[in-house]
Amino acid sequence: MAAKLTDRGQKILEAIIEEYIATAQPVGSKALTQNQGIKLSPASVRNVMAELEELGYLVSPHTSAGRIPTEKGYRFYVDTILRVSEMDRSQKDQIELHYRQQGLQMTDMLREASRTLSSISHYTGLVMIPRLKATIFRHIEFVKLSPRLILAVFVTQSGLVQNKLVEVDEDLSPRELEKITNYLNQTMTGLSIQDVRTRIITEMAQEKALYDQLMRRAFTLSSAALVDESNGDVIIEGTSRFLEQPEFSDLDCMKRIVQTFEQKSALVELLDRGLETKGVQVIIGSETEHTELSDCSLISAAYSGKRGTLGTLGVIGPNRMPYATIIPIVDYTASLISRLLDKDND
Amino acid sequence: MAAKLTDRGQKILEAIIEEYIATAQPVGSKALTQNQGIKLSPASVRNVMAELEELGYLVSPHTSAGRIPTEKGYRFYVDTILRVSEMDRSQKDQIELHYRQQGLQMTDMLREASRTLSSISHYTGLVMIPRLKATIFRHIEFVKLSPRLILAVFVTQSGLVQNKLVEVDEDLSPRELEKITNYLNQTMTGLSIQDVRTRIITEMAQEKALYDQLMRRAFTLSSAALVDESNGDVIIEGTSRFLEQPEFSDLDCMKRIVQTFEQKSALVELLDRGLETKGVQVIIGSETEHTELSDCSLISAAYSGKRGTLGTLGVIGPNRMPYATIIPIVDYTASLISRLLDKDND
DNA sequence: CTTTGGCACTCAAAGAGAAGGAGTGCTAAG
DNA sequence: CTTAGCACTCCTTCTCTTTGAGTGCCAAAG
Repeated sequence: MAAKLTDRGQKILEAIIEEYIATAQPVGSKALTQNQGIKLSPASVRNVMAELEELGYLVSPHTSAGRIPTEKGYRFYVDTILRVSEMDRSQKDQIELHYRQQGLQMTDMLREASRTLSSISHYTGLVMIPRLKATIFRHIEFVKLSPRLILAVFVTQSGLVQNKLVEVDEDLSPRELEKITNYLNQTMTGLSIQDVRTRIITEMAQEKALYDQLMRRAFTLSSAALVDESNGDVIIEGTSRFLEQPEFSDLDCMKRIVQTFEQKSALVELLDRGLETKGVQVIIGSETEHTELSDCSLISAAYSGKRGTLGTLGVIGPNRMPYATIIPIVDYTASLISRLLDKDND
Repeated sequence: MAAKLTDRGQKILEAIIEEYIATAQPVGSKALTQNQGIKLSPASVRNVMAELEELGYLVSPHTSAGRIPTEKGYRFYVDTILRVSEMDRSQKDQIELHYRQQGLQMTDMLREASRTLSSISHYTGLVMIPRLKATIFRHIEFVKLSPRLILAVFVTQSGLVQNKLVEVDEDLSPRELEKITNYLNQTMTGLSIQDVRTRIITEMAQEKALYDQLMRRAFTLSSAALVDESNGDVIIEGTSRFLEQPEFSDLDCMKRIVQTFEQKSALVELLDRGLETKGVQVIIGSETEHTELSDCSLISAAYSGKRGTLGTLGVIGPNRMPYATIIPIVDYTASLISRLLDKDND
């Protein structure tokens, strides 16, 4: 049956959710009427609440308690009721304050972003580090550490620096290394890593490479250097915020969540989902499709460099999160990071 | 008064501590007599326990409970009672198994060490990343990213790679950069960073540098690249292990500990203390001198590269930790890491 | 002088009611 | 459609009691 929801129903649902977000206590009819904005008697409110429960937006933990929102309730609240306001200047300034330090490398900046997200939202901050393959080649450099060991330093357009040790079969002279470096930097700059890889493969297959030993080495070396074995990495800051939430006072449940965080893979998967989404994405409770995170919600947004999306960042907390204040924070942080990444690398 | 402790007293203290470590419950006289090894009646044991309490090695939470060890008790146990056994081959193999992957960079290896410490000990693993100034200069390389922005890549003898963005006032030509690179690598290789810094300062003061613009730039660039603004960093793995400990079931206490971990500075300080110690160091409870960690104990050991100590690693948990099993684990891990760091970089 | 059994005592933890109260659903009147 | 009234539910809190593990001390045995 199509969920019919009157205007009044929405108003009351909104009030209940906001009250519950603020207090973490089941909301009763009386408490609502004391709230301004609702000019009805408790009895009328009760009728509406019964309807809302019928429709699946609310549940009561037991007969003599108030109601709490269901996931469906939060979902409806986020999708249709909530109107996110622009942040005012002073709030923006407060966020920007954290990025004043200059000369930060990308990773440091992303770590700072995660920390800031956590400290401003009072929940846990997450920032996904860009996948290598999505980034643009800018520069590669080889440092010979010992006859068989070469350090490849690789910089992406957005300023991500990646180091990688490569073991080689043959001793390469400094001159050869330099030639290889120059060749790669001239040919590959501006291509995405994905493109660089395919290019390497095709060129290696060509006859030219078969006979030119130097070229062959160049390709072997660079393909080894550009292998992306990391399956995504996330910077998590403020895990301890979770311990402040009354809904996780159960130690066992808490433990499972923290373990899931430590493993990171679930978070990577969640953040990945936001890569193609425009604007802020909200994942609520069981929508995470991870049982351990079924009481957690994630608010995330993608950030980008000059050329396309680099990664996502966001805030994770209990379902009962002040979406109205956090969504703009995440949104603004994502755009701020995008801006900073652009500026830093011209 | 000098603490007189009979042989029998020690035996019983040992049994109590080990029982308490295993069960996390106050130990009564009866439980002890059922334990093998002690051939006394409960009443006699009680007498001894009363003495041990008098001497400050035990306390009872309340009249009708058993006794639990005090910090002094743990300290005595660790210092004089405990005889750590060598690990057998199979245990060593189990640890080494985690380091099979080749071609790991130092930081990745240290992260793996922290993870392994945690998973084998069932407590939280800590690894301190080497301080820059303590390490030996091996190689430096400058990558020009834009006219005013240079990426300095700097490798230490032990294989630590450090990237740093340096903003410069003047545009340096690739040739100049190369010259600078060559000069630095020839002059500085093998010196400690501390030495490199003093050398840069003295040379800059010399007349030669005043007139040779290239030299001046070389020094400016390298001193900027070698600034060590990090005040020590620690890799923490397995924070969730803390949630398993019954002594931290109080959420508030738990929260403060996790926060302290997130801040890291206290841990850095604790790990630093072990830098000059030979062998395994144990810090118990209030010896940490951090109120938040006053119920935590740290077992740590220093690891080193070819030339002297690089850092420390260890395990942190509640006072009630199985020291007998963890001390050898930490000890062996430290020596294993030292060995791996030596091998990797010849 | 040490060891041990006996015994009274203590005190936290666990359980059982009992009281209190917040909130509901329903009904009937406005 | 709204609202006051009322019976009902059932969680929460409190107190009181019981239970039992463990102690300390004493006197007797080794």
